[in-house]
Amino acid sequence: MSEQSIKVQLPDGSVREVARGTTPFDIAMSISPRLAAAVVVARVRPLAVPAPAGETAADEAAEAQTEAGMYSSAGETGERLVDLSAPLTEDVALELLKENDEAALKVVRHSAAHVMATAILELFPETKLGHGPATDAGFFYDVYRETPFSETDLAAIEAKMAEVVARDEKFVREHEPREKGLEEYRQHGDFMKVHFIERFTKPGEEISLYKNGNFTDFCRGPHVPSTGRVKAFKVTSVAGAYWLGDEKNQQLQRVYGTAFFNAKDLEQHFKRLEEIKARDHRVLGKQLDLFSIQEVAGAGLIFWHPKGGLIRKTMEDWMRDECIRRGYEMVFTPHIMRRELWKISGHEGFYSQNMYPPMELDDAEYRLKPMNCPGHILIYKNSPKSYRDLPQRYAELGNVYRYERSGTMHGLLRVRGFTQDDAHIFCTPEQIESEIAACVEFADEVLKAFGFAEFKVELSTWDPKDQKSYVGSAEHWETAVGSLKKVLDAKGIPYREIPGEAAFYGPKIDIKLVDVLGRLWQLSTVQFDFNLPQRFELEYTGEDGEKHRPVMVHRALFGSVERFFGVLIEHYAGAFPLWLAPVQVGIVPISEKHVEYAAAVKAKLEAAGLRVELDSRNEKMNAKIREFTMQKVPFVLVMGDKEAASEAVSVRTRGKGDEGSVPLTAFVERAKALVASRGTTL
RNA sequence: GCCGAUGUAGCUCAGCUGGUAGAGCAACUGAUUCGUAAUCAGUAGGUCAGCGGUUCAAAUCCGCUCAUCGGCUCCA
Repeated sequence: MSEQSIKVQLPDGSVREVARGTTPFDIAMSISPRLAAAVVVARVRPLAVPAPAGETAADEAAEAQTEAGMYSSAGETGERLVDLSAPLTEDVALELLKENDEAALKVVRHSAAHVMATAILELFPETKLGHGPATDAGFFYDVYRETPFSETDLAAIEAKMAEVVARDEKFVREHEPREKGLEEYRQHGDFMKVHFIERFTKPGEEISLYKNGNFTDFCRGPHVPSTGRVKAFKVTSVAGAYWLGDEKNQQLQRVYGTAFFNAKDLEQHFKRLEEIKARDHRVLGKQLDLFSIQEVAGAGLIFWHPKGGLIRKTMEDWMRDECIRRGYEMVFTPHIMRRELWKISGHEGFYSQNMYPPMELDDAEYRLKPMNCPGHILIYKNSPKSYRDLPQRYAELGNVYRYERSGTMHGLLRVRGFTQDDAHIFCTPEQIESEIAACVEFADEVLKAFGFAEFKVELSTWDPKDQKSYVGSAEHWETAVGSLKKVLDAKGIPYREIPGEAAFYGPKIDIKLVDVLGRLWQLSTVQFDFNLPQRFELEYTGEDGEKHRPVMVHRALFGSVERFFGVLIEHYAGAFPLWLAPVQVGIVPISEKHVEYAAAVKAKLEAAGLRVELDSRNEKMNAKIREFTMQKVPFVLVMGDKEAASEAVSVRTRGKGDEGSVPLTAFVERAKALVASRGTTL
């Protein structure tokens, strides 16, 4: 092999020897011009580096960096995306990414962000650019401009983008000395670009710039070959965003857009958004009359209507039974407690911002509880405990109130008053791992029982650099994190460790569930606490007759009953499984003369423990069926002369339609069995 | 909390550049008595989110407050 040639390995394993400086585009062309036209970007991996052993942290690091605004970076394998026009200078494994590849889509979106920036600067030259990364749903560009962009401005930007795309300007990568770039950006008052160059490059380095037409942007790339390759896009919205994510900083305008390989995918995307909207628990909550939030009462406070209340009762009954079955004891603790208590617990110091201000009662100050733990601790402390009593597992469906800033509330998912299915386990250090393991198993069962099959686990640990936000010694934190890890490892549960996300009193295992649309929701949490036992000087008498300090596990599995319910609504799109459905059976008498028989059927179904609604209004049968259907009632029973004569019902099953007449007793058995099995399909 | 948008009947929404509020569905009344997603007719229903201002006149223009929505930040 000569100095002038390099080896390029293609995905099929074949190796080509080409001249040094050959571009991925050249190689695509040499394979087929059709391929060259379809390729978006190239992925290369130096052959000098051994192949990766599967998915690694490098992917996530690269991901995080892309999110942070800079572009695809080399992981530890050296694998990276490059422009099709980038000359290859070493032996590489080369992959040509076409329009069916996730990574290629991100590149298209990133290029779309440049196209948008081009358009914005042409229309509003005074605008200063921040960063413009691709996201999971599209892209955005953070920009600074005195006047906010209006709807009309967004439309104009989108129209201008179409022009930029039509011009089909080549994306050209250029390099220039860092100092030169800095100087130019400084002169233009581009404070954000100056910041990025200073942060992402080192003195003496060259910086990379991407140009298309008259537009230049400091950017790592890669990009699609030309603006014409951004074929399907839309500017969607604009919102405020803080410079560098810090609310003390300048507020920027974040212009959002999305882009796809083709118009069909774009259309599909908006269809999906509509689908999500139709599942929105706030919309369904209204349509199905499940809950409300009322302006006179205040933001973030939930009113559970009868039907929502019934579902809640079903959820809670299930939870209580399961807790008791697993050796928990149900307790109840007050909603307001004296301020002193919150001082002892550390909430005054570490959680005050989330608590409502104290209220004066007689000569004392009281505060509304944001957590249930201190209450449970007082119960523990109320009588001496022996090692024989441990573990003590106290469970409560406790109502807590937390102050949330006004712009943060969101239906049932982010509220100011909510109910935690909270429990605190007091145990010996030897018991801690089995208790945590049992909690993780319990959480798994809860999610499965409610129809969630998939979830992701995160281990939130402290940030040793930010010790003022946490209580306890480094040693404590290490042992606590160690035991959580040990449990997860022993169970073979994959998890992601996230430093800086722990509660102030200890590390935690968070379980995020994935709903039918693939969205992630934070619900269950299992937390280790070595702090509160110490603060409250909890003790138990050991086998040795000496006093020992118990350790404590906090755990909430629904997390918040409100949030869990919200997620449940969206997961099922309001079509709850039979055991949860507030109305399980709707009865439709065909005409008024069948109401008597219908009432008798209703009585029998209710006697069998089913929740039934009889529509005896003077309405047409079809109208009644329609209403039950729209209310997503699992079973609608239609009955006329035929049914009345033979003690039968005509069954209409949600999602299936008319299933014909069956004997009433047969239907009762079917429904009862389905409720008992908590089946999710009818 | 911050940026932007929005707030009209129970619900979904219309109401142009200021001239004093409208539809469909729901509700109620009556007729109809019906075989698997809307029978017909009539009646009633609104402090136009709240407060203040400009004006001869405000749902409409301005200010403040509250709430909601999309984000940011923060979080169960």
